Amino acid sequence: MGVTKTDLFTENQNEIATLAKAIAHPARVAIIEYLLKVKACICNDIVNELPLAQPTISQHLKELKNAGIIKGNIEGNAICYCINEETFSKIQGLFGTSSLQKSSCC
Amino acid sequence: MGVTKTDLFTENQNEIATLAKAIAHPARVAIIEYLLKVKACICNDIVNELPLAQPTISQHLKELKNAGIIKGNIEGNAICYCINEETFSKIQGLFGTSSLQKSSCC
DNA sequence: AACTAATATCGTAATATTGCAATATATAAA
DNA sequence: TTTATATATTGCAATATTACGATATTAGTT
Repeated sequence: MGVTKTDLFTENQNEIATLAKAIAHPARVAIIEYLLKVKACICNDIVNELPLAQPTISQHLKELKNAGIIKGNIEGNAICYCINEETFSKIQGLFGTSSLQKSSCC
Repeated sequence: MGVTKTDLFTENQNEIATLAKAIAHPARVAIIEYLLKVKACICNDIVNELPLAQPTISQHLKELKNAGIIKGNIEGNAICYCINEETFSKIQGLFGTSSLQKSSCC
């Protein structure tokens, strides 16, 4: 039904899924890569950088912000977005490290 | 329009997004965690393990397989799924490491 | 105050995802 | 060969996502 049964899973599982979902779009990957590249947090050069309309980018930025992956500071009439390192570290921890064993498969 | 403009982004960005999308559901996170836990690759204990109907799980398994995150071997009348370590390592590389600098934000 | 630039929100169309009942398929067991 | 078990597929309803034009908002600028 297009409705994920969130309540059937652990908080941790839902958190991982939510973070992954925020990354699960090439435009958002591109935004993240761009923000990582230009270290200092640029505002909406992103709109000029990406081949999508301004409302579309604004929407993607909102999703990234909701997921806590980026944060935005008001700076005059512009808004300055940047990577939220706290969340980013968490992602690295969740996906990077792993309890994966060389489990010989079937 | 619900249609992602894949052609506007790099292959790498699309690959990351696709892998993230495969993980972007708590049921699939649960499946991955379970397969990591029981090292030896169990078949559909997964159906008994998760609170979802068999067709739903079958569908999630298919998506994970399409993304290359798991693989399945036929074993009698059952199918034995397990983590595809190659892809899993790639994920760890993509998300784990990072060129993230302590970029003081705005 | 009127104008401009930067960003967000609304509304909507197109498409994708999720979940499952019903059913099909495939293999083993009796 | 009938029966049981394991898994996949189909079809569909409910909901979510993506994209963007139009429009609002907000804050500088003139």
